[in-house]
Amino acid sequence: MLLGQYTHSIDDKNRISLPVRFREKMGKKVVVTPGLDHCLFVFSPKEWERISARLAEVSLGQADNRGFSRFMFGQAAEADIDSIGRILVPDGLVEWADLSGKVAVVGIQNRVEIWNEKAWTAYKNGVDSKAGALAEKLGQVGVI
Amino acid sequence: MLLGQYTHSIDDKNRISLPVRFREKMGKKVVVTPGLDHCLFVFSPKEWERISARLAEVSLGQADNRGFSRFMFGQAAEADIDSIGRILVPDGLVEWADLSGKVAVVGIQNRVEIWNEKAWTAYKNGVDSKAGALAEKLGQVGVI
DNA sequence: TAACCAAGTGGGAAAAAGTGGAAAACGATT
DNA sequence: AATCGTTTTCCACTTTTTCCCACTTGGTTA
Repeated sequence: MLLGQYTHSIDDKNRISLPVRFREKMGKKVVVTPGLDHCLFVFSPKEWERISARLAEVSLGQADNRGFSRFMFGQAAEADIDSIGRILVPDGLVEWADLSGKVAVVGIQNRVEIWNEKAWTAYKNGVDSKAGALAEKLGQVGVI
Repeated sequence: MLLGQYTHSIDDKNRISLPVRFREKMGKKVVVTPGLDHCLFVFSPKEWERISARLAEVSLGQADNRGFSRFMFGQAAEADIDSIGRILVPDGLVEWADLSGKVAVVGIQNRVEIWNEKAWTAYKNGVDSKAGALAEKLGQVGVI
């Protein structure tokens, strides 16, 4: 289970260091793809296998699903984790997610997300401002 | 079952000591998440397992579910309890819950809550003034 | 009332993690 | 075949985090 948010920096070689907590669960290499809401998804090879299999399934039918999986597969990149825990993100994805300077590296269950830091802050504030929604969800899942 | 309220302090390294009574029931590590009304939830590993399993059921497809997962998992943190019973709270959560100086540490059933002390006092007073309505509610559900 | 004990608070030193830069390897182009 | 440019690996510095120890406070008991 991946959790927590970290602020790291992307350098001018497009390197981002993964938090140590995440490295342990990721293994030696990862798959980076465009994600939802203009962040990047980072999967362990094992998770990627699972996800891509499911995407392949649904994409056969509907045209919009097909579009989405082309989008994901097309831009997906394998990235080695270097000896001190950094990954190299392809130019295209860096631009797409508008990464530069500070980035947010966020663990969410089975995936890591990489955000432009300001976009991540804005996104969280957006969720937070929907006051009742959080309570309702927590109620639904039996936390409270 | 966790109960009682304690006033502790958060130091400038974001450390809060858990009351001894709570430590025994928590084990060696805990999970801290954003809670309701801008307090923090603290769960034992066992409780967290139960809760995260339920949280994981919500789908990635819908935008509001996605927001919810990101909010909860993205800001959650595993925290070890140090040799003298303190936990370290991540910056993001400290800010979100507006913690500094005195904080209220409150046991509520299956979880511990951490509040800005003033917010906790205000919250209690608010509930207190609605005591009549509360009694009625409790009556409805057959508690009293 | 004093002394002791348990619990909480604070600070300092050592270790780990993150960042940036330099050097080496590889490939392409002329 | 050599040089230039790009990519990758490695190293060193800085900052942050973690761990440990000592002090303070409050409460209980003799």
